[in-house]
Amino acid sequence: MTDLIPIGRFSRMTRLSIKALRFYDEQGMLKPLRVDPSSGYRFYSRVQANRAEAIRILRSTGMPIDEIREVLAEDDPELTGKRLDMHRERLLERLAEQERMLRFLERLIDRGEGVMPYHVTVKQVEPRFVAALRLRISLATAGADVQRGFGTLVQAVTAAGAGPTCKPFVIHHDVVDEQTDGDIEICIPVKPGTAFPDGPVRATEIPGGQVAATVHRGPYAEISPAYHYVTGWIQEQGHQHAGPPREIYLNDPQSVTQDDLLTEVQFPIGYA
Amino acid sequence: MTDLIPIGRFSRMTRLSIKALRFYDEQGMLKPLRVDPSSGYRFYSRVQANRAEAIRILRSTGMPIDEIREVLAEDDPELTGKRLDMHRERLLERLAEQERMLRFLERLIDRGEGVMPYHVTVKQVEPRFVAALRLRISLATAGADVQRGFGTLVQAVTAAGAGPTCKPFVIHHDVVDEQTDGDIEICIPVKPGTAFPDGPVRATEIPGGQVAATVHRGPYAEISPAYHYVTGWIQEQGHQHAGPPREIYLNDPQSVTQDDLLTEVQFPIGYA
DNA sequence: CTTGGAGTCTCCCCCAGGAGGAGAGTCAAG
DNA sequence: CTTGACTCTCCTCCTGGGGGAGACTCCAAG
Repeated sequence: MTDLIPIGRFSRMTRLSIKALRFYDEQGMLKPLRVDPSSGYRFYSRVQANRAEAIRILRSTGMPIDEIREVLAEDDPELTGKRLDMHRERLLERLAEQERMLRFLERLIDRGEGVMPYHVTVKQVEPRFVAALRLRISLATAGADVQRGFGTLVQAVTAAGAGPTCKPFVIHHDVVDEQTDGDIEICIPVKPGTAFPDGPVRATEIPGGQVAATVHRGPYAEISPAYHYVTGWIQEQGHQHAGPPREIYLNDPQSVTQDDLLTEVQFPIGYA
Repeated sequence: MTDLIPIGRFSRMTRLSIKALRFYDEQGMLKPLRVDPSSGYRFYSRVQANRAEAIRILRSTGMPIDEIREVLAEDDPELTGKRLDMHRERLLERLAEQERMLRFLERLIDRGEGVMPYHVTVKQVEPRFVAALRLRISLATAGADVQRGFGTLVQAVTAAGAGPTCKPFVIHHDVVDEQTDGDIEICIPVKPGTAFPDGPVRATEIPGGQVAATVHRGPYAEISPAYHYVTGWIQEQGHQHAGPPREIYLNDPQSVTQDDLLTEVQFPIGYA
């Protein structure tokens, strides 16, 4: 009854490949009960099948070898539970991420216009009198920074009773492509002549003119293709850049889902 | 305005690493617009940023390089859509698979008894008079085979008006671990003395005796740990096997979800 | 006792999809 | 001219094994 199972049978029992079993032996996470010193044959015990099964399950969820070893080495079931929970969180995150990408793919498919479905138009925009707030942001914290900026602005505008007269927008004074800090200006159109004496908010007029524009639909994080598309288009058409690009927020992140966010990207291409 | 972007800037624009860009060049899926013949410097065009972005998105969903190349080479947007759809299907499948494993992990966590939460008890079982159907199955088709077998049996039992008197079960005459074909016997307990003159179904008595038993909760596909656990336990306790193991189906796959399926695994360990 | 077939051993190379670094060449500004 | 930032090619390394070569080893049948 000395239960010594050679690797092939153990492989069939546990549905782990022989290669994998040898690998796990080498990695020290599933050592055979006995290794014949002369022949080198590995012999497993039935009791080890459970551990092997656990390894198989954990591997199938993508947990790295090192981590599995640690999880299985853990004596305290509570800690084990914690580790598994953490892994579960990670899995759920990855799942959500993939879901988002899936939806992006779906949008691409729906439009049926190939892989980068943008359409550039040239139009004339009016000058706008705005309440503006200029700040430096890094790409990493851009979202939060802009949101805070808009908070400050909205407060100032509301206090002045100048109510937004049009969609808010942002001017990118630095190249957006860089991952270094960038200089941006957040703007909310207000009644001409409004003044903001104290605080960082100032009133100014943004010139109008001709712009090349396109609309991006979807999460803000995925907007860069729109930029590339427009700049590429300008190049191809032989137009000249005539000022920093602007981003107009056509709907409210509070009231629509990320997937339905509409953002217009405008590049000035010469003033009338 | 000859728009030649060196690799570093292009890398920042597209959020693809320089290494990745060189790799994609080598793989022929994103060739720079121009390569300086003397210095070997790669120069990209703004227009290529879109393609790069598409590659980034597709890669982030785990699509292999070769496939991305094919998708992007496709002229027909309909075919592109089909390909993306197929990929979407695959993603969803993997997602579902991971979900299942997650639920399995959750069950393990819930019980809080470490990684393989089985509990073995020794008990006495009664002899049973059954309608039995013996067949050979391969592991791959086991589920469907057993289901069909139960269909046949239920029909015969109902026709004989012998009504099931107890939970149905299956006896595994061959080692279940093997991936080769196995000999199993499907049993439905019936009133003693019932006869099934024609057809493959025969009446027989299954002896009772002492068994080591445990209950597996969850999808049938994940039952093997239960087997390993019991056989390991028998070994450790120094008991002797005394007949082929049985699997008793404690609830109905039709009426509960996979996750709540209860299956008792019994190993005879010596007759009283 | 031999023989044959199945099982197992170690060793080596291979995969994707890059990351990291060495050592050398290049480019633009001061 | 120098300096620092870029870029080049070429090399090794990573994960989690898969495939195969060539050599033992084990078990059962003749």
